Amino acid sequence: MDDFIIKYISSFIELTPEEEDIIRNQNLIKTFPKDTILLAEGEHARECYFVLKGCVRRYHNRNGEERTTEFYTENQSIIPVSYTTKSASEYFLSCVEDSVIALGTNERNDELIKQIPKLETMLVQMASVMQANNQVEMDNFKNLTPEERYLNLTETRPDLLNRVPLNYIATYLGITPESLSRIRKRISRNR
Amino acid sequence: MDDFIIKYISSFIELTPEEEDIIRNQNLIKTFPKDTILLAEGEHARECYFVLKGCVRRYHNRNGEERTTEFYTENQSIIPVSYTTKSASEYFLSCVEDSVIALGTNERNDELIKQIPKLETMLVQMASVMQANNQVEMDNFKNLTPEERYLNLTETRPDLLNRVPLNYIATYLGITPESLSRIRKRISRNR
DNA sequence: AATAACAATTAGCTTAAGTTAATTTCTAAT
DNA sequence: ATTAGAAATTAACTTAAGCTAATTGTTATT
Repeated sequence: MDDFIIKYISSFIELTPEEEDIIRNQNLIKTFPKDTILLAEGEHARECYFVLKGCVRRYHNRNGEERTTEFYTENQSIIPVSYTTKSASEYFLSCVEDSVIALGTNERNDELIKQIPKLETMLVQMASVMQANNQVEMDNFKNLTPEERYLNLTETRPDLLNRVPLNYIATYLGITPESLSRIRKRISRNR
Repeated sequence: MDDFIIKYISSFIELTPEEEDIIRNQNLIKTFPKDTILLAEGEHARECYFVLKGCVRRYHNRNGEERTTEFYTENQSIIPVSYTTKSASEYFLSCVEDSVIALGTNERNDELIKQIPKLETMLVQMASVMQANNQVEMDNFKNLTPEERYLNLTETRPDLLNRVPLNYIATYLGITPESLSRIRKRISRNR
C-alpha cells in the first residue's frame, strides 16, 4: 500500500530511493471498516487524509437530514476545513466502504517537509490542481440543472453510482432522492 | 499599492527589508479600466492575478447567456483553471470596476520563489485557506435554497450588493434575475 | 432636457423540484 | 427460506423557479 503513496508523490516530484524510504517508514496507513466516523460534527480535526482504497463521504446534518457534500475515493486528499481553521467541524466524515487511508498531522507533515523540502513544491502543485478542480466543480454545479448534473456525474465519476447508495448521490447533487428517481426515469424513458 | 502586497504577504510569512525590496521591484501592478477583459473564453491564460483594488467577475457564456460564477475583490487571488491546466479557458474574466491588479506569470513566480524560497511556504498556507473557503462555499451552495443563499450573501459579502448589478448577482446565486427580484420582494414583505 | 441603453421589476404561464405518504424492491441477518 | 430494515420508486399535491414578454426605473450621453 505504501507504494501507492510513493507512486502518487512521484507523479509530482522525483524522489531518491532514500527519500522513498523516509516516506515508507512513516507507517501512517490505517484500515477502517465501513461506517467508521473519521470526523464528527463539532469535533476539532487533527488529521488530514489520503484515500488509498475505499470511499469516504462528507456530509452535513441539516435538521436531522444528512446532506452529502463530497465523496472521496482512491488518490483523493481530504483536508477538513476544521483541520485548516482549527475550529469545530461543520460536517461528518464517514467511510462508505472498508477503506485504507493514509493519515497526516500538522506535526508529522512539518517534520516530513523538513526532511524532504521539495515536498512543499509538491504541495503547491497539488493545491493548484485541487483548486482548479474545485472551480470546475463549482461552475458545473451552478450552471447545470439537476438532470444535467446527474448526467455529468455518470460521465465524470461513473464508479460512484455503483459503490454508493442513490440517496447519498441525490443530496450530493443537491436534490432529494425522490427527484433523482424521477430524473432517472425521465432519462431512461427518453432513450 | 505595492505595500498592500507586502502587507498581505506579511500576514503569512515574515519578510526582511531586502526581501520586501525584491517584491517591490517586481513592478507587476497594472490598472485596468472598467469592462476590461482580462481573459476570454477559448484563450490560454498566461497570467494569474491578485486584486488590490476593484472587482473582477468570472462568467461563462451559456448559449448567449452570461452566467457569473465568481466575484474577486480586494485581496483575492485569481488563478484561472486555464492557467493551471494550460488549456483553453471555459470562462471570461472581466473588470466590473476600474481595478488595480498585481499580475503573476509562471516564470516570474518561479524566479521569485528562487530568490525568496519561503514564498513557497506562503503559497501552501494560502492554498490551504483558499481550499477551506472553497469547501465552505460549495457546501453552502448545495445545502441552501436560493433565498437562503441570497440572505447568506448579504451577510458574508454585503459590499457586493452595492458594487455589482443584481443581474450578475442573480446568476452568481444560480438563479435568474426574475427569481432574485421575487426573492427580494418576498423578504421585504416578511419583515 | 431628451433620448437611448441597460437594469430591475412585475405578471402569466409552464415546468420541475420539494413534501408527504404509500408501495415496491433489495439486502442482510437469523 | 423468512423476515426485518433500509433503499428506491411511485403518486398526489404544493411550492417556487424558469421562461416569455411587457413595464418601470436608472444611468449615461449627447
